Amino acid sequence: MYGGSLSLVRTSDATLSRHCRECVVRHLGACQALSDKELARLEAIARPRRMKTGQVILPQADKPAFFANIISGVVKLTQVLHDGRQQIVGLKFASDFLGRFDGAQNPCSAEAATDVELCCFPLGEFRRIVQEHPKLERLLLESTLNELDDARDWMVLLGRKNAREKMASFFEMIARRTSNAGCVHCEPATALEFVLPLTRADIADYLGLTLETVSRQIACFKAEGIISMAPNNHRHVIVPDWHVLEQAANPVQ
Amino acid sequence: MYGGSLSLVRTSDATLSRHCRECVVRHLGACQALSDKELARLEAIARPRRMKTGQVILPQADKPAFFANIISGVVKLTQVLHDGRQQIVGLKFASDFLGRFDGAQNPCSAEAATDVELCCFPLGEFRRIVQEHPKLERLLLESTLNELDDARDWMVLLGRKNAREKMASFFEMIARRTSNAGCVHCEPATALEFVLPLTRADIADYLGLTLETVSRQIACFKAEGIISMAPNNHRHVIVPDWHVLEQAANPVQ
DNA sequence: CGGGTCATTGAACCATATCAAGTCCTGTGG
DNA sequence: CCACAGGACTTGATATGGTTCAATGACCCG
Repeated sequence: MYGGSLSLVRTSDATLSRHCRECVVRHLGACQALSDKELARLEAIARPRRMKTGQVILPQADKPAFFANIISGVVKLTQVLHDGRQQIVGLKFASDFLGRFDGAQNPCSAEAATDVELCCFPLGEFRRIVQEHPKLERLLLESTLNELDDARDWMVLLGRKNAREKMASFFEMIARRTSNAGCVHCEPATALEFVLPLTRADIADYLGLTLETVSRQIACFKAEGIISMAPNNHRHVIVPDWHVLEQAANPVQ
Repeated sequence: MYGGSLSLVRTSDATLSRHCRECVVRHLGACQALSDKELARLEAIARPRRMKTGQVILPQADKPAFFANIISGVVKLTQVLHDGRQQIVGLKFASDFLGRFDGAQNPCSAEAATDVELCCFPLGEFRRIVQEHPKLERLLLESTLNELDDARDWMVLLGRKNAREKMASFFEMIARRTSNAGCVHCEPATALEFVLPLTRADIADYLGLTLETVSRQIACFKAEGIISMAPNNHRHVIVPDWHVLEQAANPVQ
């Protein structure tokens, strides 16, 4: 079992910590503070669950049935307007928490963006354990504060960045969350590669753009040499120079 | 003292509960669960503080010196890009909490949008009290979860709504937070009025628009009769029919 | 009265949306 | 192995909502 996280499903190292444990669970750093006894309590109620790409994990406006920890895969949190316009308001990766443990109804729908492995805790029992373990509650609070910071950073992107900056920022974020980029414990690689976990349409819904604009920006980055893509694969991105990408995401002046 | 909130500064009823106590402190409903003893602990360390419009309360990237409760006025949370583009990522009203109590550095700058009265708690002492009182920690967690929901709703607005819908949604939000609109305990008024707490430039920074576009949308709403404004006052808005405004904010189809 | 801030209004421009083909990849069934 | 269908993606042409630049107006305060 992976000691520091709440992920109680046995997984291969390849899934959770291919490059750097610290990076994958960075949002749960404090998690390592949980005692063996506390982890055992959680382990007792944990139930593994697999979802296929596109499946709805938690529907909007429903009272959630469980609280979960993501073992592998990517989950998108989406909200829709009456006329069908859609916005992705958050992405959840391996080691992230999923769901509202306070029993309130889900403010947005959670959908599997890729195939997903979950570790689910029945809500009633989870809440009881939280009440008995202030350390766990503190952990949830810290994680919620981090989510809030991320949400606000994304508001700046949605409100004030142009298509080029949005696209570059998205690449940066995906690289940071799914490869070892930005990890203080790893070599500061200037080149790196990663796999996009979303379709062009999903990327557009996350960035407040249309899928055509996303496609054009990617074409533009390829033409400039900021990225290249593996042949016959629209998902595999190679970034030869990380600093150039950062420049595109946050231009000076 | 107002029993249910953490606002320990003596204020007139006119400030905190002119129309409906439930509305003004709705985000702190659970606050009323705090015992007299707990409130007394907080009261002992509370320090009142006044800020003028435009003053920076908590600078971005600083370790905050205090945690606060807003007694009156409106505070804007802002983030800036390198080239000066600005985005307001949150507005805080009377009874809202202000600052990060966990000692992390402020992710954004907090600035007085109007004259503001605060009730400040020195951070070290506040954290000690929080650790001793799980009920208070639970309260902070609930409040953070609500902030996160609000932030995500705003992401939908920034990413997917057009200027007209943004403007109407903004009016709705201000009405809800500063008048009795939407309060279940009050008469469901169809007409209502409120005062805008922000300049046109601030509204633009909150909606991801330019101030010219904001001005034009307001002119448009006036022409359509969706709103009218008091003479010689760019801040005082009158909404003759609430439902028409709602329609503009969330059009069907 | 004059200077400053805040707001309105107009005209031109442009970044992105929209509409419309067309291509590439994948899986399926003959 | 090929034909075909469907989904994901790309590319082009055109339209437009919102920005940008610029001028003007209204109010406040010393």
